[in-house]
Amino acid sequence: MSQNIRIVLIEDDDILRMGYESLLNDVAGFVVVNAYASYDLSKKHLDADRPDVILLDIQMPGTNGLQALPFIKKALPQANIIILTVFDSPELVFEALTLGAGGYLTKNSSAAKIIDAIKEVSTGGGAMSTNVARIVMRSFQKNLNSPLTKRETEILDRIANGQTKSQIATDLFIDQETVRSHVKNIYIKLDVNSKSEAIKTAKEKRFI
Amino acid sequence: MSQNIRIVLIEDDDILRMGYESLLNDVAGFVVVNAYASYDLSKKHLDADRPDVILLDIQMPGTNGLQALPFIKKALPQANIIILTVFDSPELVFEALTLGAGGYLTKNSSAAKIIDAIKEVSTGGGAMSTNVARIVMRSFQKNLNSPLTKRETEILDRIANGQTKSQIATDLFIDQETVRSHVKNIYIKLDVNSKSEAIKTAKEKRFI
DNA sequence: TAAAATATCCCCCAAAACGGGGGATAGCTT
DNA sequence: AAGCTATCCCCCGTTTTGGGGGATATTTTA
Repeated sequence: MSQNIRIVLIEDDDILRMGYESLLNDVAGFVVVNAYASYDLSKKHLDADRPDVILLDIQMPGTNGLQALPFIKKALPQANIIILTVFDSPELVFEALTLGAGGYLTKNSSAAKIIDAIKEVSTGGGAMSTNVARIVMRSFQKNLNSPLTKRETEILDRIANGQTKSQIATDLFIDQETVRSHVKNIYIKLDVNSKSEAIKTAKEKRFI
Repeated sequence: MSQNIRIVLIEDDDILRMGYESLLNDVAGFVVVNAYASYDLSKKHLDADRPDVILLDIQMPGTNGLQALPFIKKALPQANIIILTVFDSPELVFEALTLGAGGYLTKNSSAAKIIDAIKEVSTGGGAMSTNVARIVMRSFQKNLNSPLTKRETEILDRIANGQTKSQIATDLFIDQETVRSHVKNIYIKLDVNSKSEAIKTAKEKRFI
């Protein structure tokens, strides 16, 4: 048979921590190797714990979960970290994901969802609760009513990627003056008069 | 009692389409109002169908699912569209999400997951299968071993957002020459010698 | 079909930004 | 003690920018 999935819990609420521990220890194939009330309390032991999956709360005394994430990643690069928190603000979600969390669950998640998520992340998958998925998906969604044409969007996108007008002209096989002409129209449509304002406005309104 | 969730299927495979139809019609609170073998066949009827949720295949004769997405969004702005496909390449996933899909499921999803997903999106949530979640989460993850310092990352990020060195200097309350100095170091570390190369390299390596 | 929008190209100009080179200094970490 | 970091200073020539004024052909839309 395959090895047990080794789990570490880092959660400051005593009741919740014990609840998760007993819940997960009862799952076949799972073993909770340790449970800590804070990252600061856990850090000397994590190495010996050899966890496959870490359930990490954000709100904790001392180093909080998001601050701890990079340190855990560095100490245990192969471990998968699932954020388990009451917070689901876009800022926290994006920060956790950029820091390499393998999952983001809110604490209203059912026991079955948490168990599923642990199985998922330990096989390299991703896991998020539906409210988090909604936040993430919205962040991708472009404005389908952009006033910019295809060509203008293409050019503004390249400007946002640091290309100069002459580089864009070369890449698109058109004259620099053509690019300039498009840029003028972009500025008029976005009601701006500089590169940085155009990028800022376009990103805010999700035109690019 | 609340209204039924009105579902439309657009799926070219006859067996699958009928399978989904009978599966979903058996769910309490769901009603499959129509099922089409292609978007082209559906478009005249969608308005009358008044669907709350549309399950949309990508691979179809005529207009494919991703091409159809903007048209459906325009015709039925309140409808939630779930992409249901065999494909899970990052390109297709991101395109679907930028076009406003409310869910992205791969066809290996279980019946229960599909039913869950429909319930989720119709209450404004997001739904994705775990392989899709993995792709999405990876796209957020930053490189934690960036050679750039905090200050350098901050400055490069602002450059990537179209700010000039003097604007950056003003915003950060430092001298333009200090910004220039940081930029020089960024260029050396990234082995580039222009703004656009720096942005390109840094984005590729996920330093910003 | 007629009008509007789009994509393409041309000119002038001054101000700003860029990138390469050469430094210095203070503070913090190793 | 050495190295890195963040801060600031000067030189220089080249490129880019944005504002102004156009034109023309194709495509889309009304």
